[in-house]
Amino acid sequence: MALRVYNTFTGEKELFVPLTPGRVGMYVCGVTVYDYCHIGHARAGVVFDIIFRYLKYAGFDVTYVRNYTDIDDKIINRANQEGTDYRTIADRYIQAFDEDMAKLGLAKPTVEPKATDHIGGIISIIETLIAKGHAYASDGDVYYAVETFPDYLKLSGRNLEDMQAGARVEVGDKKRHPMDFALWKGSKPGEPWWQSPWGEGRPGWHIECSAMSMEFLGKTFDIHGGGKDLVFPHHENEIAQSEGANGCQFVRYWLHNGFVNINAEKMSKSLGNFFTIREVLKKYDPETLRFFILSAHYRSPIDFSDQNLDEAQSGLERICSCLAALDEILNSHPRSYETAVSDNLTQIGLELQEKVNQFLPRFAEAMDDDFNAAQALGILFETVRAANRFLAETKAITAAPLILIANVRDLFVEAGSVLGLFTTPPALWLEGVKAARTSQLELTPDEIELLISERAAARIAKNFKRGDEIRDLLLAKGVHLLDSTQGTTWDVK
RNA sequence: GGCGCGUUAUCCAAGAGGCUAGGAGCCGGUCUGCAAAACCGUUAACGUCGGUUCGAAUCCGACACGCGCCUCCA
Repeated sequence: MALRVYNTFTGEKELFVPLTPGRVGMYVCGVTVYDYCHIGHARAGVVFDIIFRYLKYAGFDVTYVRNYTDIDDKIINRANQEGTDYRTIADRYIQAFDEDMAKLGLAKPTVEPKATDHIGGIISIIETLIAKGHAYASDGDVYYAVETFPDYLKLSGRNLEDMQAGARVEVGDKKRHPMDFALWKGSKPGEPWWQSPWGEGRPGWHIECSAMSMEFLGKTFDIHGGGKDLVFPHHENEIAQSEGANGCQFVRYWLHNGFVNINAEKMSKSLGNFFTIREVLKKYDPETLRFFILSAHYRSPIDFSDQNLDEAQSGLERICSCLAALDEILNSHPRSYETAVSDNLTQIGLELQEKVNQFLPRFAEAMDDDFNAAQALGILFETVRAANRFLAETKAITAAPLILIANVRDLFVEAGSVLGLFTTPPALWLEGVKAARTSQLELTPDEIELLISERAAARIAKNFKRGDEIRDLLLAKGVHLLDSTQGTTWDVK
């Protein structure tokens, strides 16, 4: 059992060996806080959340740093549009980010630094880069001279000539080379600024991540993550800055998550085809969104659609229904301390026992293989099926079945703690989902109950025609009646 | 133009030389006054053409189609 991760830098899955045995330093690019987060941010958040959780589960002492970039052109533009200052905008969207990520059940990183709290560190790196000849001041700005860093573009596997062949590079007259990028930008009147050796200004994009990662994780650390779109230019530039300044390897393993697509096309602000997390959560439960994200491998593109979200919801309901059934039994039977003997189990019981025995090894095997959560979910479903079969045939709950059921339940708690699922009791979660659907109906629960009573009376009188009429009427309004020996309940579809 | 990725059954989606992935659906069954729901069972696949191999979804090559990055992006 050994963790293997896909490293963008080498393009291969590699055995994960941390710099310091037992400890992991991980830095993930957070957000530039100028607007509400979309589901692409949700995916990146959830993906690195389970990576963080699994590393801890695997026994590592993890220092997880996820930053807020709270000074940037886009923030300033937004502030100008609204006639307010950059701080107001940044603080508003930091809070919104925190709320959204909390709803999605993300564990808090060890540190969540802000760029503006690290201006000193930023200036210090820039000074080092200038001293080493990697950067130059130019009319109030400071630029990184990409030609002085031979390894430039080694992460994205390109070269400077090809990049320029694209001919879309802006040639600033302050730059020596068109691909040079800003480390420090002199401030225009009315813009926020900090004092620096090059005059009043603010950091460029990229340098804040070099500064904050070094501050909390050192010059070399284990994992750096982010969305695929950050490979170039952001991460490429971070490497140039950090390795140029420190003269040593920056990051050992580069991890990048795939995009969220809409109709097989990348969702992005510039295309305008994006959904904010807030919009999506009005329609879908946050755990459903998380489950959907986990249903595909983190590096693959994932297609966001109502159909796919509905399927995720169905799948999650299937698991939660099973867990709720297990809970019901466990709640009504005190846990026995008798030792269960497997002889007491039927064939189906033994099969479930086998699933239970295999569960954690298979789960770890899936997650060890580059955090394959989709495969891990498959194991959960197999266990659900075995458990349902067992519940269907088990009439008398004696010690052996009870212990087996308790074992199954415990495994879902354990796997759930890594995947960030099942944090609310399943029965409650199912109720919540039903309540959310009910609120979309034109009928109130009382009206539904009234019709159900009328139907019950009709059915007792063997007036099935009237009974079926009521059933059809409710169905037309989206209410499914569920008859059982205990009476009639209902659900919303 | 440069670089990279993908194509798995009706749909979503793992797998990466020989071992039932999984989910949704279809169909069959249990249950039911009949249904529905739930549960159980079952079905089916590896883009095309070559090559390597005893054996290829899996490795290699070509082709087709789709997508991404090369400008702010998770």
